[in-house]
Amino acid sequence: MLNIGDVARESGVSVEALRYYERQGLVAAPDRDDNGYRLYRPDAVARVRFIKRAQEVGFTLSDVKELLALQARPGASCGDVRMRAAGKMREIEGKIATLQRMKTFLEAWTAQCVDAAPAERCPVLDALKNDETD
Amino acid sequence: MLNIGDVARESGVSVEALRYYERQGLVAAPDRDDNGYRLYRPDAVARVRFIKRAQEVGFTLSDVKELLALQARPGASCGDVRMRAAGKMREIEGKIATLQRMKTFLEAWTAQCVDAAPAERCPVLDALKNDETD
DNA sequence: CTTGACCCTGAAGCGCGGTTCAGGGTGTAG
DNA sequence: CTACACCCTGAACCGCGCTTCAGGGTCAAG
Repeated sequence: MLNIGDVARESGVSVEALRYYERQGLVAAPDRDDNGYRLYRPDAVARVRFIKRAQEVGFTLSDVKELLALQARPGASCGDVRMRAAGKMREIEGKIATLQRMKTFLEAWTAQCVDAAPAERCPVLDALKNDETD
Repeated sequence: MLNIGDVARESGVSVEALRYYERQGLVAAPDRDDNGYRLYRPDAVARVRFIKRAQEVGFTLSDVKELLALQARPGASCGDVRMRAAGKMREIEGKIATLQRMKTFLEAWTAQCVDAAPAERCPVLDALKNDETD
């Protein structure tokens, strides 16, 4: 059995984050030792790593909660999971597109920049004063 | 001279946002009418549009404050502005790269999905249980 | 028997860019 | 004279994912 600090170390998150996950219902509240310390079964580490990896590919904690619920629900199908993943992909693609648009504008503007020119005649500032970005 | 609502309408932001910009020092506090109403000169609209467009290409309000300071400072050069823009571009590129990595993982995982399979044998969940994403 | 690392709780704070709320005054059309 | 749209202020609130703080108890080593 593991103390919260052990789980934190092995899963690479902070002790505070673990208590936070418990409050949010992402990790089941473990049994307590006589002194009140949380006592985790070793598989808790796997659960926390699941959460961490899901976050790394863009799922919010509330998304993760749904995924964990699917995982636990008998009768849930792979398609249910794929739908969530596909939705997240579309979300990510939207963000990439937005960022790409920003980058394109900045590229176009800075390309016209002559470093030594005074700021009063800066193409970037001019663009911000006059252009439509949408 | 314009009331705050006029400026809001013409620049496409909310009245509350305008008051917020004033508090943050992005827009100079305008004179007041006898009744205490803010009275803006027409060029205030251009300033707010500048802020809005800068935000649209990824600058935070604190970035915008710096850009506006450069614009006002005699002796500031175009290179100063370009440096900020280039830094923002790198920031954006970093975000795109992160999102792209997320997307790549999700794509690979969902590609192996067979919709009808039970969630217990879902490649996406399996990946979250076992893969390293970094 | 003290030191230091660990554990507990509840509440508050952070960044960001506003929005919302409570509680007022003002201006004008009908 | 009464709606109703507009304006004012200061303070609190939102989401998100934690972190920090205040104020304690526990446990192992030396």
